[in-house]
Amino acid sequence: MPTPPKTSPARLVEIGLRLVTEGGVEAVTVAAVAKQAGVKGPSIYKHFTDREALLTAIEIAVLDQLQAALQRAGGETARERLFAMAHAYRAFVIAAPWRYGILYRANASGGAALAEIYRAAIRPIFAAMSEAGVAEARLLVVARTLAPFLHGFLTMEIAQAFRLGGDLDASFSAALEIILREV
Amino acid sequence: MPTPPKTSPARLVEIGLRLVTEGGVEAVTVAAVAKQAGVKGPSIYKHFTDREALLTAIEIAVLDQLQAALQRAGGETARERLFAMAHAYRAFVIAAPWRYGILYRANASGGAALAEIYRAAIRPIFAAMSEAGVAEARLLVVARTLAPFLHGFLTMEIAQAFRLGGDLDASFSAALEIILREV
DNA sequence: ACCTGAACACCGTTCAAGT
DNA sequence: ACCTGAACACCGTTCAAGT
Repeated sequence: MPTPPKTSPARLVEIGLRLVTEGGVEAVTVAAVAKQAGVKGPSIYKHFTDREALLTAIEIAVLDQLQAALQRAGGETARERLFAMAHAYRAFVIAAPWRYGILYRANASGGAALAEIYRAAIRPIFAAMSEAGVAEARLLVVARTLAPFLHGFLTMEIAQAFRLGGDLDASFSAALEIILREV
Repeated sequence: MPTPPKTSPARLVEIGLRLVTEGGVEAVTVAAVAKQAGVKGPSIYKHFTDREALLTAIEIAVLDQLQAALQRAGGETARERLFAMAHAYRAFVIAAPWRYGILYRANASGGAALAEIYRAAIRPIFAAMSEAGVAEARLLVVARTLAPFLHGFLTMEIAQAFRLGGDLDASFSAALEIILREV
């Protein structure tokens, strides 16, 4: 006689999303997620094969949020929208630093499927780049300059690695001017 | 009656350095380090206050290696040396991807002292930048573009986040050209 | 079909006891 | 002064038993 489910993958991801936002990846414990879902630890394995699978699902949820944040960024021209998105990216990370830590983990298990979701998440930026007039032949190169810069800058800002003073907001904007000079 | 030490902080860092290089931060277990040092787990706490302190010591050792690698990079002109250092940075990470994972961790415990060591590690790059003719007023901005780019690019390359094909070596070089245009 | 308690191997850490 | 065994709380995971 089947017992009715007390929880669901979607609910567990929702809980995990809150946990990672509040305390980072380390706070996303099987036991902690289970407790908030009203079940015991082992029950999690009826919904995800292991903790890594759950983390990947949360990672995807965060990427969805990031994409939404980028799409909300507006601007008169494509160029203005492009810069607005870069600032939206930074605002997204600063607003919840812990949450960003679930992205780009060293032991990415998701493989190619996950890579496609990453691509989708930052697609708005590259669409704006294209519309702003970056030449077709330059798109990949500029993308591979801007994306690592954004990721690196925010990782370092979160880690409080910028300690030489100066206006960090101004540095960020000036860096964008360098990278997006051909826009 | 004091018992003679079987190990030392320096020896433990040496072991930790090997462990992180071979298996990443997760492999740097108190028990694993102790075992290779010929002592039991609890003995570690006579040399480091906790695992985090040991990790920070290993982190510093990795930064020393990075600095040495950068200093070995040669070039006729300051400009060539600057580009050579950027490529040396990349080669350093690619040669031992796991090792790089101990840097820029989210929960950096080292504080200001550690930040100074980070600064020292990449100082060769900024010295070359200065010699290559980057204006004094531009140094901080270009530094805060190049350093995040390098860190972000390598983090992403390690995580196999570049899946759009194309020549990654060429993309890296082209990105450097964009960022260092004023050199 | 899903949930549970019990169990396992592992983890970092503390502490009293040994030399 | 340093090392050790025992213990603790926690971790991810497995599995047989329950409904």
